[in-house]
Amino acid sequence: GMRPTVGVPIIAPDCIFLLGVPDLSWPLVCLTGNGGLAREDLSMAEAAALPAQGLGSPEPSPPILSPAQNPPIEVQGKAEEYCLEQVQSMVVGEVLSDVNKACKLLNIAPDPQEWNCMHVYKWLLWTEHLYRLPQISTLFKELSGRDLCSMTEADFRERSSQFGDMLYAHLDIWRSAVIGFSTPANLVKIKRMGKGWMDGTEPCCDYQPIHLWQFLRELLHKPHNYSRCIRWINKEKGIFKIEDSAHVARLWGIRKNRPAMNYDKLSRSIRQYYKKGIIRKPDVSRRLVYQFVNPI
DNA sequence: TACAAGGATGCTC
DNA sequence: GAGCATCCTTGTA
Repeated sequence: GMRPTVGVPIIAPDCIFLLGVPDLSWPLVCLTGNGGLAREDLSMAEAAALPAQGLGSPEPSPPILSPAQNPPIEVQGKAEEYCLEQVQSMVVGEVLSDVNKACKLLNIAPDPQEWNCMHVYKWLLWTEHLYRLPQISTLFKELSGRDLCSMTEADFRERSSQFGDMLYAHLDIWRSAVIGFSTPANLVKIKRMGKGWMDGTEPCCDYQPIHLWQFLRELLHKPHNYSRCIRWINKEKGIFKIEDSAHVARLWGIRKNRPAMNYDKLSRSIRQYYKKGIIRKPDVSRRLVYQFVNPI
């Protein structure tokens, strides 16, 4: 099949497709053989295990000029320019928003240049999970973010002939979003759009190790994305149920960079909270149901 | 078979 | 030492 075009994503009002990937919806637009634009469908969602809807916002609808209005060519040109700019802003916002979410999930910096080997490894594990790739992370061992950014597409292919180009494109779009679009003008636009990233409302990455109970709360506070795997039974009392133990464990493993994480280990950690008075079993004990001792 | 409880040990920060 | 991660035994539904 086709590969996503690398470099700054090509954006035009009539060719925007936001792709449904598990937790992210990235606009990938690629050139077809005849020079036109077509969608590259990279959707490899774990339909059952992952949220029904991605974390991304709904697909933007570019303003459309009614042909019946037939504006003068000059006006039409300006309108198209404005339209293009608007759509570009929306797409930029979408990508940045999704990068931000991934940064929070992985606890890494947005700029790959700042990643150390462990950050790169976490990003690779997450990408594996996102696109259900085989263990590509082992093929990119011991690389810092700087190393990764200095690699060409050919270098990526050399390490993985099958998925190198895809990984390169994935990284390239990420970098384009973080570096290429982070001009003062674009940041102003993104601020106007109400995106949380870089506007001071939510710190992107604090590099503080997260506690399991905090992570569980995080998931519970995003029912739109995670209610299929964990949800409140009684929010006021802090009682929650793990609906998909394997999935929650997998998410925790990704967050902590522990690929071997499973529910057996996660539940052991939860039980450590019994003594500390952070989490307990509810008065009427039920399988996979726990209670925060101090519900907020 | 999956979950629950908790002891023991090792690792990282 | 805190906070897990890992491995383990025993028990339950």
